[in-house]
Amino acid sequence: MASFRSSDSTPDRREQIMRAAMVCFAKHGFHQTSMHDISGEAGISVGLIYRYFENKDAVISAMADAHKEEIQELLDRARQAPSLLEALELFFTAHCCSDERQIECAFVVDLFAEGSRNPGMARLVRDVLDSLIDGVTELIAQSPEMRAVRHEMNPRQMAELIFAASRGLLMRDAVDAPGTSDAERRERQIELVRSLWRLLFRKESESIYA
Amino acid sequence: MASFRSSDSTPDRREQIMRAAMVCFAKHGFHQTSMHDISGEAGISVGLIYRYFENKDAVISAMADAHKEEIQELLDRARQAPSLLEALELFFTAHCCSDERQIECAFVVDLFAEGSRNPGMARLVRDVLDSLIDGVTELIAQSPEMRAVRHEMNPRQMAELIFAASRGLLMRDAVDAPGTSDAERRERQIELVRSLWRLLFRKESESIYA
Amino acid sequence: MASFRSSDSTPDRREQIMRAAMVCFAKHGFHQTSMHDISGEAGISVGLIYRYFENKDAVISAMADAHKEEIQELLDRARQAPSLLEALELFFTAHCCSDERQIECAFVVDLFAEGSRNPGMARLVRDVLDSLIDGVTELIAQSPEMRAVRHEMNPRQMAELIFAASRGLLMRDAVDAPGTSDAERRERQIELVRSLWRLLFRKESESIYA
Amino acid sequence: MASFRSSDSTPDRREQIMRAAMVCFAKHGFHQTSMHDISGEAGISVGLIYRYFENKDAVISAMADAHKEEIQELLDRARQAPSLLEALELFFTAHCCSDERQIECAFVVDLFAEGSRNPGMARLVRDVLDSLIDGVTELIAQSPEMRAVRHEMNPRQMAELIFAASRGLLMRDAVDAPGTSDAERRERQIELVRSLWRLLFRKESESIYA
DNA sequence: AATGAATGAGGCTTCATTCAT
DNA sequence: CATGAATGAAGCCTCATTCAT
Repeated sequence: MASFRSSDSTPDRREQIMRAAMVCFAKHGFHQTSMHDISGEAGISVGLIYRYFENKDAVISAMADAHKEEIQELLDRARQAPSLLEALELFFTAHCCSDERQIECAFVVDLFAEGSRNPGMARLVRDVLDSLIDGVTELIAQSPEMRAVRHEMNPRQMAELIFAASRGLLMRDAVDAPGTSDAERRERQIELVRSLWRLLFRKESESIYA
Repeated sequence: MASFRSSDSTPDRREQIMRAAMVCFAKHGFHQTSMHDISGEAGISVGLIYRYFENKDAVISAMADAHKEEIQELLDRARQAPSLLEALELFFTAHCCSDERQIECAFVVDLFAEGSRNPGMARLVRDVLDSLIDGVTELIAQSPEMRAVRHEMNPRQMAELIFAASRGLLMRDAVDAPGTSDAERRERQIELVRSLWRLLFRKESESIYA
Repeated sequence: MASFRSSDSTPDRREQIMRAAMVCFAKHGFHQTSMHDISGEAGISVGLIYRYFENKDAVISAMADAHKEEIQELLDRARQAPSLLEALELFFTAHCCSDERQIECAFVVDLFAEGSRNPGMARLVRDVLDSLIDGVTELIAQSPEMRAVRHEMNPRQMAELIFAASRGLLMRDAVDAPGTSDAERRERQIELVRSLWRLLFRKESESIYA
Repeated sequence: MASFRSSDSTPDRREQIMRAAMVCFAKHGFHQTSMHDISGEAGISVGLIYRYFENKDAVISAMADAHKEEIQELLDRARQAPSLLEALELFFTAHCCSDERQIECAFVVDLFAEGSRNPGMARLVRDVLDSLIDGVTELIAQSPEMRAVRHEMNPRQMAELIFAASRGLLMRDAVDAPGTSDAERRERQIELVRSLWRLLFRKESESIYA
């Protein structure tokens, strides 16, 4: 993850700082990370951070924004997936590509934790959530699988369910035993999305004889 | 939420402090809550907290333990529910009884966030998770509904899915727009569990003609 | 050491507290010892200490007074010693009788340290010092050995020298390596006092042929 | 006293802080001195101390180390003294050069008091003591005066005696009456060392007719 | 007489932020 | 642009002392 391509000026420094901040935040949480930690990780001086970010909160916000952009890109990629199942797998395994799945999860959980007190952060997180849901709802609505669905859930409900499960798994991964490998975690995610997909989209005939 | 019945000595003060801590932690998070905040909320002096808890971490641990006990009780109650669906609804709406659903959710998300860095907390959270999954797996395995299931998910997988969805919804609730009422949130939970239940347990014949 | 016989009323409690305080003070120093430490060591409640002592400083003062009394008794015993050398050995080994020589030394060094800031304590320590010097000066002046002395030191100077050396050795003992036994320390003291005695009091003829 | 020349970087601040700490420690003792006291005395903020010292103990340790270095330099100077007596006088009056003899003494007594509980400090103090004794033992062994000595004390025993007396006098100075001037104290020291020197090194013939 | 719960000031330390260089 | 020394408020925790029981 962590692209941080700021589309405008002074791209390098901001990116460098945010990359360092991500490492720190993910490892220790927002409030356990000091500006000095970030500057140390980035290999620059503390003061320099303040030339690119107004204060610590601004760094956090910028990271949240970056997270939002990433999710948007993920959505774009999902729209181009050849099948609904593959699109869903993309969502469920998106965070597994990072070096450390658990660290990534910790960051996202922290984002929600922060959102639960900070209204601005809450709005941002909700925005991400909503656009994801909207996107997947549409994906489902337009998918050929949808036509064969026999149960009474509508595309939005199905999207909600899918993402609820995804987030729930992410939470679990955040506190996973240290021994578990990222590969195992990825496997678990895949297994879950497939089960869910079968439940939601498989034609009855298949179900009956499976 | 927050029963905190210490079964032994000095029950009042500990309980009082933990109740205050819960309010503070839920509102501001573990690391944004000062001991002074807690003492103020409890209406006592700072020093007094240290007669009942070794330090701030001990307060957090005690709250996590209390959370664990609550969950155990929830599991016990679920075991006595007349039907599987009712048992599941219990889990999905358990946290809605508290004064403030969102505050409760924030606390749980914080628990996971803390668990993602603190190994001791992680173990505790995993314990809770595991006993929940085990309990519900058994509930499902023994339910009459299970016999009629046509899909290939086993009881454990189904339990995992159910709780993943539950946790995921909890995360969402944590960052919910301020306007949303607890009743609405509760409604959403119920709706989700019913959908899930139908997907997982409804007899094929029902499904086909529903 | 540590007699603490308060000559008046309520002797038991005061004595009990002072004995406990001595243990704590000697082990951790005045200012590193809390009232709770003392009460714990004495097996009583904190509040009870305040019934017998106005505050912590009063405990320290009482202990210093007790120390003064002990020294007075030591002086009395020394006056009855059969020879000057034996009297001196008494002073040099007085503190070796306690369970832990090092702990005793630490207490005395603390007394001086406290005296270096607290005028009241300083006065008390000086009183002890002065009465010791006076006593030993007289002992020397009246001793048969004095008559044979060839060097030009007067009894007071000799007493000063003797006690300076004694205190100096006590300081050293306070920071002695943990392995050193009290017996070894005692041996060292005896050796020193004998050397000093020979230097100061031996007849020239002895000295020449020794 | 108090040279504190850190041979490497950031010399000023460390020195400034240590000088302030020396004033505070000497006046109130290690444990009665707060970091705020030190910062106030140094005219800087509390936080700044932590840029130069890890914590309060580190300040104390640094001062102890500085003390050790000073003593080493004293030893070096003593080695270049033209006569043994002059070398000894150097040791006995070394601490009288400081602004306030009593303050210096209080600091040293505190060093011993601290050493009596803190093993690390004890080791350091013993190191200083040992190198002093070793140095002076050698000084004595090589001195012309030694050849004429008639009594049976060996150079090491003589060195031990000399330093015991020196330390003992230092203790006394620590609790000296406020009125006593540093000059008087210095006189007392000189008088003692000369007496001791005569006792230990004067040729018998001199002694007899002196 | 005795307890120990309760207080709150004060000590150590951290850290976001500023600013002279 | 960049540094990092400097500040000081604030957090955690301890402890002498009091007081209701």
